[in-house]
Amino acid sequence: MPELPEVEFARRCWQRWASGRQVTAVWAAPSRVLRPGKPAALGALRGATFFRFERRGKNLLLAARREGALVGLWSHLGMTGKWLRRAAPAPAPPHARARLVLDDGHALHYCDMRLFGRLRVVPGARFETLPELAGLGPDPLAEGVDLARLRARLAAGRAPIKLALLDQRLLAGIGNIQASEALHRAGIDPRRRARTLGPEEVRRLAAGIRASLRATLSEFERAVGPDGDIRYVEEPGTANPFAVYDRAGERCRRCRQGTIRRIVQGGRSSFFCPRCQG
DNA sequence: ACCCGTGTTCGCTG
DNA sequence: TCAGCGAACACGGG
Repeated sequence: MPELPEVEFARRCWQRWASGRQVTAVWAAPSRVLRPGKPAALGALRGATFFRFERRGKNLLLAARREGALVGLWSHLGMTGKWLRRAAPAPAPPHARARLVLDDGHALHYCDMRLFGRLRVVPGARFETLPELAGLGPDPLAEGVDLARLRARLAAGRAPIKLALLDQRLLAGIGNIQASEALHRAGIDPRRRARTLGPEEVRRLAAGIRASLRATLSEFERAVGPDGDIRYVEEPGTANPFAVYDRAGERCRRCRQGTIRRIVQGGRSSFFCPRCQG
């Protein structure tokens, strides 16, 4: 599921679902999802009341209080992770790996088919101590994009710009889809070396990043399913909301003349229009 | 059977 | 020391 827009959507769901709610029970399957790997670790959340819901890049930072002490929950959704809300007695959704039962009679299920996502209880809700957050770049939605910093970092990069954008130390939250989408909006070829971008192109790129993230987020707000989960790209009946991603062979929606190409960079697909992305 | 997949981390190399 | 790159992780779907 998740790049920045999906994680931001999950954050808003969490806020709606859990604000002021107390955890009455917890459960976790033995799996790699818990970090460190003992299911009992979730027990520290029992009796705690959630009150703060933040996001940095693709990381969810959820804070709760119990008897005056803080406790946090860090959640990274990996490739296929999502949080789903069900009535507490209802059966768990497919691929459920952990859950928190709340005092309003609902359960929040963490579901993850491929098990690349991770959960971690954070004592004192001191998220700044998390190794997973160390070195993260600024969040392009929450903090905006610092053009001078972006220019300086890109000027030092020899990698193709598409791969540079996937480095979470540059900007936190851009993934494989958003990188292609942002470069398309900016009219920049994904194969260009980062250091060859001129100041005007970096400015267009920053604008493209913000615009693409916002557009995708608003798509999600519109595409809410019956249980508050996102009906995503691959789900039947959901149209691909992106301009180039997974559109190889189609006419470019930007210049209306080129044909979208798929190439492989760093072992992953990139999509672009050879005609309008110079 | 084979290839593909919205992410991160590890180990190797130059 | 470090940027860059491929492999690994795990489990489906086409």
